[in-house]
Amino acid sequence: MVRVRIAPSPTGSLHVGNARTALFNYLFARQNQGTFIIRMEDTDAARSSRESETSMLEDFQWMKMDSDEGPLQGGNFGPYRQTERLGLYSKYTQMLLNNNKAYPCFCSAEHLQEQREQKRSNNQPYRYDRACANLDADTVAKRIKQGEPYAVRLRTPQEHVVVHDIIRGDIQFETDSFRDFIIVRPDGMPVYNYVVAMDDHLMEITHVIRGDDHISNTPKQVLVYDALGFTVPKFAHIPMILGKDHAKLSKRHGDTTVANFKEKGFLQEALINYLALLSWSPKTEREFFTMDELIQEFQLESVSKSAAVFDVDKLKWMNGNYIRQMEPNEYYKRILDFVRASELFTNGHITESDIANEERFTKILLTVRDNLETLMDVGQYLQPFFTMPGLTKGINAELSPEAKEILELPTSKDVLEGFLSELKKVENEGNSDGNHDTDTYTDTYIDTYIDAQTYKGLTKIVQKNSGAKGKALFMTIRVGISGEHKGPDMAELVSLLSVAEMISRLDYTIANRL
RNA sequence: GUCCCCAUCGUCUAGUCAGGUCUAGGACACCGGCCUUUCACGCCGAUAACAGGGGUUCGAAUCCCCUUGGGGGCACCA
Repeated sequence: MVRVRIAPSPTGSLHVGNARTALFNYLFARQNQGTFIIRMEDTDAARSSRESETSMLEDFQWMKMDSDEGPLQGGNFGPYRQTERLGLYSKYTQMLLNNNKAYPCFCSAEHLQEQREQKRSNNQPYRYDRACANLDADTVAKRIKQGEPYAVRLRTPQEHVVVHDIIRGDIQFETDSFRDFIIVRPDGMPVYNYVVAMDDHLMEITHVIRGDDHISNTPKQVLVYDALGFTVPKFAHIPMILGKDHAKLSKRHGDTTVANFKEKGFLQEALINYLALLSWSPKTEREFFTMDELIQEFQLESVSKSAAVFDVDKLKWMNGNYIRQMEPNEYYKRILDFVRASELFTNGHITESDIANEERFTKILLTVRDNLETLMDVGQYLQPFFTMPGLTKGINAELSPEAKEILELPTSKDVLEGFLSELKKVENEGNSDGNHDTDTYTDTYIDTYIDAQTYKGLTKIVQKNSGAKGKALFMTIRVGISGEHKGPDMAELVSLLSVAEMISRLDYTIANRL
């Protein structure tokens, strides 16, 4: 039975590095019908917080890495917060003390610190001098009775220890550099390398899959397992994720938390897929995988040994692909939050009633979809459907050089005025045609729209009257209506804009921009 | 300083364990073209790497050694 765990410190948001480690654990657990456990290493009171824990758990949920045991749902091996486990350890410490596998050390922190600094300034490696290793039992008992503070040190008689790693093979360490390391501080607080070993054992963890920054901790943990008579779990140290500068990915590299990516409009599917491909790859050249497919394909043994640089560009590319492949309904559902978060919405250019007009709004959303790399991108592409720069305040009114150039063409005035008068004709016809709601005699104004075919017809007329054709014709209309030299397909844009709206935009352009 | 890990295009990687089929394959980005009277999408194409030096071998990206480079640890932090 496979049991794995992810053990983050709740000291901030879930980092993509941790997310990737969690993912490998998760995939390994699921493909082996194993158990995926979340354990909070929250003993650093100064930096840990419950809020952070909550947000991390939310991030795991968002990533669709559901845990089988953890601080929220509990389980048979709890508690799942280290601070709540503190009571479990003392009996093991007592046992080690009784067995003489550990001993009290009365050396003061200051004294040890001094020694360390001295060695360092001489460029010599520091080793504990084992001053308290062989005190006789009576002295020890007496000093303890007198209330003298002491730490507990683990005896490390072996000269070297071998760590068996699934990814890296056997790694040998000399114990010399950390001989007789401290396992419990004078205040009774057990030290990390001691606690993880016990926690992992008590939780019956079978495979410890974690970042390779833990490699040099591992021999200490192995020594703890041995001293306690516990069986050593299997280890798999996976490579770090690096930033562009090839240093360990951290906050100073910008967006590095799962929450960051979620906010920016990255899809959970894309993030998972991308993360899975850092330091791991399938045998085939396939790059797109759902979580279920990853569970099938993932091979812990084939995880690479070298670190990977996090490349947002590739993530964006992948994300764009996922956006385009989504079911339209799903797409609509998931993008709405980003529409409402956009400046167009907060500035009132897009309103709830625009969104409520589901048929039109869906069409608009679908026409901009190909442009998106992230869901957050919608805002910038939605603009032409709801406002024209300059027409309303708040959006920069400056025309791009390309757009200006187009309006400077000799035929521009004729084209715009011609198109405007054609639209006005349509609007008048529309009114007499009964496009208004004649049944109920309400005052509700119903917008008139033209379809793509009508639009084509109108451009023909304008072409004939103005003599402009090709770019001079179509691009002029585009700039006249949208204020931009690029944007959505004209036939689609025009069919999604009310005639009245186009008329007012053209009026503005003719009056202010020619 | 010391210990440990790592080393193929700018980036993610295949190939390394079982040496020849590798004039090193794919993907992202970049550049060029096609499609599109715009942008994007899509399609096609180009540039681009075995860190260096020694071995072993008929033959090395692949095995061995050294050097160099990068990363991580060396706490009474986790």
